[in-house]
Amino acid sequence: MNKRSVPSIRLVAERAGVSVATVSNVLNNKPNVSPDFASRVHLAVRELGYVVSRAASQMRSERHRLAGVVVPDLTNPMFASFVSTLEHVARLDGFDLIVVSARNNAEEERARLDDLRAWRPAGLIVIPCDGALTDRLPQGLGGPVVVADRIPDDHAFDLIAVNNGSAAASIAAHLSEQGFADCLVLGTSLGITNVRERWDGFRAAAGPMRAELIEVGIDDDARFQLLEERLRGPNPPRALFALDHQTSIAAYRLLGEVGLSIPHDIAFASFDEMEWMRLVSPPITAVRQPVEEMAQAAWRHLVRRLEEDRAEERKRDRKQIRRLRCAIEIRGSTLPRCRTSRRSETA
Amino acid sequence: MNKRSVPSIRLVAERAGVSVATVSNVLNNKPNVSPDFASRVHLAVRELGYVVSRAASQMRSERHRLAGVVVPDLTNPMFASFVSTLEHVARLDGFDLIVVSARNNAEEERARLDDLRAWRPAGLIVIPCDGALTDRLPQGLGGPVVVADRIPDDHAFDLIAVNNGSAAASIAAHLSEQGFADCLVLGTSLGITNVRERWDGFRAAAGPMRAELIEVGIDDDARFQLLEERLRGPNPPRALFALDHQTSIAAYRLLGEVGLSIPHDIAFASFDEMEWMRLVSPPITAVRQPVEEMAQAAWRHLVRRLEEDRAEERKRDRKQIRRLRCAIEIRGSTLPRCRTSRRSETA
DNA sequence: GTGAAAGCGCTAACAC
DNA sequence: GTGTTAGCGCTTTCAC
Repeated sequence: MNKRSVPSIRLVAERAGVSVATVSNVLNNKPNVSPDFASRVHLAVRELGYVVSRAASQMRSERHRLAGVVVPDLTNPMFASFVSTLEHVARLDGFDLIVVSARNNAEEERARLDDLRAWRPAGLIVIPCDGALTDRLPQGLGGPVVVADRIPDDHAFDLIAVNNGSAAASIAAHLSEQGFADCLVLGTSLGITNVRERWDGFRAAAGPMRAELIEVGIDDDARFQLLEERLRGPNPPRALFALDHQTSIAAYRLLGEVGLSIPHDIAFASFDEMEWMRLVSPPITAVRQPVEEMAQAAWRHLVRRLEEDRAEERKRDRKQIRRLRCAIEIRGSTLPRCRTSRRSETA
Repeated sequence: MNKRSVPSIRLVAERAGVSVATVSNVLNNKPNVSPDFASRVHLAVRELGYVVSRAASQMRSERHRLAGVVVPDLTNPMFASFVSTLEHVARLDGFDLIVVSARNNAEEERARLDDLRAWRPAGLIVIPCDGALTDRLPQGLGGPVVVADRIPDDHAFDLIAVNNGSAAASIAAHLSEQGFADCLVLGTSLGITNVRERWDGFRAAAGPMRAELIEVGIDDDARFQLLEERLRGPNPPRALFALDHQTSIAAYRLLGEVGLSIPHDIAFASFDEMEWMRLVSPPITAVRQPVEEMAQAAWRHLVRRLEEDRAEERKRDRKQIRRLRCAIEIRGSTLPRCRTSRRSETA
């Protein structure tokens, strides 16, 4: 009884009066095990509190149930929700997940991806920091990679993302329909594909409404200053549309500081919905991304790839892309005339 | 080149023209390796893109750097932040983390704790679902367990928690000082030690202010109805103090529905601070828990226990408890007379 | 059906 | 300093 007295398969075998092979067969639901032997093994397992060691089992067998997950930031509620859902569905398939956060840093992402190899994961699900994931992916990860949410610059990966363009277009159509003459759109950077798609979709559907963009960057005070000047200036926009959660928070706070009231002075809408947007008064019109659906789709996709690999099907050359629809939550922040709330979906 | 052509230590050894033992020694920074051999190994490692397999290495060596983390719910921003910090500091010590969520379900927590044994983690950090963690902890986890945030019913664990009583007392003192005649306190259940400590601390420091408690439960509509009746009734309280984040959100929304304005009709304060509390108008007075500090303290504690174990020091019989101070953010929601914001800390 | 034995990739003891 | 070797706990042939 060495090593903290954690029982091994040998101990189980001795106690059950069978060989280790039989114990292994029973525990892995192999056929050709007599009921008598099986129950003896199960009894011994229960008595000893035995659990198969993943380390040992994964080392020996080809298909081990372990997958890696990389997200840009665990403290972002959207990614936390993504991981939480992923963990749940993965467990249903008997998979364990090793989860790492890149802490919004491309270099750290590279390091984490590198470290992940030590686990020899069967596959990977990644929400990358930016579009240049390919440059950061180490050699020899040796398994399928599914990218979610953020869109890589190249087409080197299977991808699950949302339909940014049509969701942003819905907001544009709504604002236009409400009679707003112009709208200022706030995005971190057009260098991010998601932001670009949203801006393009918005502009295309703006109709007679004038659309203007400010790239505020990420935590870039200087650029954010531009927005403040614009809001305090002589001709502030009639509507504001922030293209991601981080920017929404910053913009919403700024509106309060500047003293513009929603929706009387200015309408406000957000891409990305968070709980507080329903709590404030008036509640905020927002695009709600199907995060959980995205996680489930990503997982199913990874599992399918794993099965293809096992079946030696070599259709791996063609990467698949799937786009999910967002929900549009119309609320008081974009309804100058009435305060009732409506709900619809993008086409 | 078997198995997806992931290189093994043997391949590295061949390429470097040394033995596997030397490769292992180099990679584990063992002394007694000549610089010449070391550099040859490093070169081969780089050329092959070799990474040590954790599975194989942990199986052979006694002290492997892997710890388990269990939280009640990853989508709760506080726990997400806890995990994120933990992951960061653990990595600095060369540890990987296997993270699981109990999804707010004690039975699932038990199952996840059981599954965790398969990893043979060196130690565990747990934020338990409720006080009865001891009943759910399987035998043979074989390593130190550090509990954080939620306080177990027994004293069977090392514990890192916050000073609930004095933080709640600070809020009571503040409200009393502001001249509120009475305050309604909202907690899920006094069965939860954290809630009980907060309520006790509040009551003890209420002074002349009348303090009343409603246990609203978790997602218990019937009990929440009591609160609504109380608010709509003839003598609504002058102040409201919600003892956790979930309850805060529900109560804040209810205040809006009932039509009581903050702080004119009623003051509002929350135990647990979230980002939106700074965004709403007026911003909300809140107790901010030192989540990151808690994660760091928990990690340091676990590492210390691991070292003690290795040194065979047997002071394990005495469990240690550490309480951290919360910050009190005084904001407009509890300042009927003026709107300026202040900040202080609990004693 | 069952068990003996090989071997996964690695570390630790020990021989040189 | 370096290499040889045993063996960690398990799965997987392959005899029987």
